[in-house]
Amino acid sequence: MTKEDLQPLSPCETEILRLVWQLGDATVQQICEKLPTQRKIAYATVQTLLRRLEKKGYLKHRVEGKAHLFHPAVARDHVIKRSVNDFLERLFGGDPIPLVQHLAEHGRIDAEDLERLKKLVENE
Amino acid sequence: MTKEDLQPLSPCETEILRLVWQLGDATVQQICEKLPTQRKIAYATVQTLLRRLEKKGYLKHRVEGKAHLFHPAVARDHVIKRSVNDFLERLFGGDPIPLVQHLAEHGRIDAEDLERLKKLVENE
DNA sequence: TAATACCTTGTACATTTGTACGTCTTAACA
DNA sequence: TGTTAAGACGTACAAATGTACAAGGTATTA
Repeated sequence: MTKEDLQPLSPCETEILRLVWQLGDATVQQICEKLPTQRKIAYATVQTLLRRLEKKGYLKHRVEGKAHLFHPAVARDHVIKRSVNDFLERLFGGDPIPLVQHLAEHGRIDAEDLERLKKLVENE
Repeated sequence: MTKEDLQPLSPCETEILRLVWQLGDATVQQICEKLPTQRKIAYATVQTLLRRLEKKGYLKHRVEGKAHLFHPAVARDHVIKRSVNDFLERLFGGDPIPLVQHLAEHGRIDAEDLERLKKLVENE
């Protein structure tokens, strides 16, 4: 069972997984609270999503009191890599430049950000 | 029926739509040929996807000889914007910087690319 | 004009996805 | 120790998704 066997992530699952990364260790409660205000989904729904994430191998949990504490079971970076590659492939045929260009043209990142990132790449 | 009414795009649909953008005007045949070699799906499947894209409002078609010629019905940039935003939201909570950083760290874009993009942003 | 090859149309179908309700369980409190 | 409240678990279910076959139409060729 290598990492390559990981089943695909659905958009909603991705969203929840991100919150677990953010919290490090999370109860269903905490995830619910972390959800963006516009994006309210029922407790039971979050629970289902967490269960599915665990079944797919992205999470594990341990019992703490009467609640479950979920935590990542695969490296965040690995998951991000796969998701980004997949996204890039489908929308841009795999070329990342147009994506970054889009972000730049739409003011999502500015010259300063790019400069900072450039420095970051150069020092490696 | 404004642009905002556009139904969501599934990953597979996105992939096909990208090829239509690339071809400008495409028959089912042409799309099939354009598909990456690893990604072979049946003619009929591509056809279904194109039909769904048209139903969702992303494409229109006209008849040319006995084949259908599909072409975009909404601005590519508009679709990209929505897709990128959605992706960014789910995987990075909306912040584009970590995405670009990831691309840089994994060698998908280099210092030169960033420099070029920076110049591009500055001249606006 | 009859056969052929290429296309569309209708339809299908197993899975996955998004969403959530009851019910059972158990820790904690009165 | 009986009651309550918080949480898990099983289950459900409509809609979307990925995939594609079979039948029917038509331009082109022989």
